[in-house]
Amino acid sequence: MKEILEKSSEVSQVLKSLSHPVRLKVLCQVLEGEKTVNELTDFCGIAQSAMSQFLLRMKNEGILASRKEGTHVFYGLADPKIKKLLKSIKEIYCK
Amino acid sequence: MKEILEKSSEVSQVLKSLSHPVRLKVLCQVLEGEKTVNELTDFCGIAQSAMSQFLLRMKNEGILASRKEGTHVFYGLADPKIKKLLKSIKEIYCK
DNA sequence: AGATAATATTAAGCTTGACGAATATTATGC
DNA sequence: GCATAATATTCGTCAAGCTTAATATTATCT
Repeated sequence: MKEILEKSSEVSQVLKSLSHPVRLKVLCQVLEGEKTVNELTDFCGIAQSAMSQFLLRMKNEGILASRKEGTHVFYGLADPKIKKLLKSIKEIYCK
Repeated sequence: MKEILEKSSEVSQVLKSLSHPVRLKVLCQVLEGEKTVNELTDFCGIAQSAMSQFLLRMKNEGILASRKEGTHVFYGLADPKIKKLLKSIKEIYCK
């Protein structure tokens, strides 16, 4: 098992992505399966443009992946590690 | 199991604390047992005053606890949830 | 082609927090 | 009491990122 020392930059970068209430909600929603921008926007109760910005950010960071279907765009988890991490978090904080 | 929705603010706050390379290193060091400010400063290679600020912040957030012994101050993990979380993170990212 | 729905982009104001430097506090030993 | 070591505090500067508003793009439908 490598030490976190070597990975601290990478890992802290990931954690930074999860460290916003809206982004965390989005990820937990998407954990159940792909969601459209609209669904996520309604769910989180923020402006559409703000959501779009959050989604773009997480996509650029390799956390989310998107798939276009007509005028809809579906977002889903891009990295199995994130899925594991989210499950651990829920396990620890939501029981 | 409660939904993350209700806890997203609290949890994202915690994740924010872990989302800096130095803070993450500190927490992983402290995971092995209490450490003095000096030890943590040397280990992370940053200025002492900067370390002091990081430690204060994490203490205020309830993540770290401190114990004074002479001129030394020992810092340790204050919350078992953080310990679980850190172990999960290491498990996922450091194998 | 025009209207509408879904999504993305851009820009401005504002707050937070990182960083570095300097200084202050506290305790110990001589 | 003085010097020194360990830790904390304060201050100024700067960059990152949140928020909001306005506008642009893209696709669908009639």
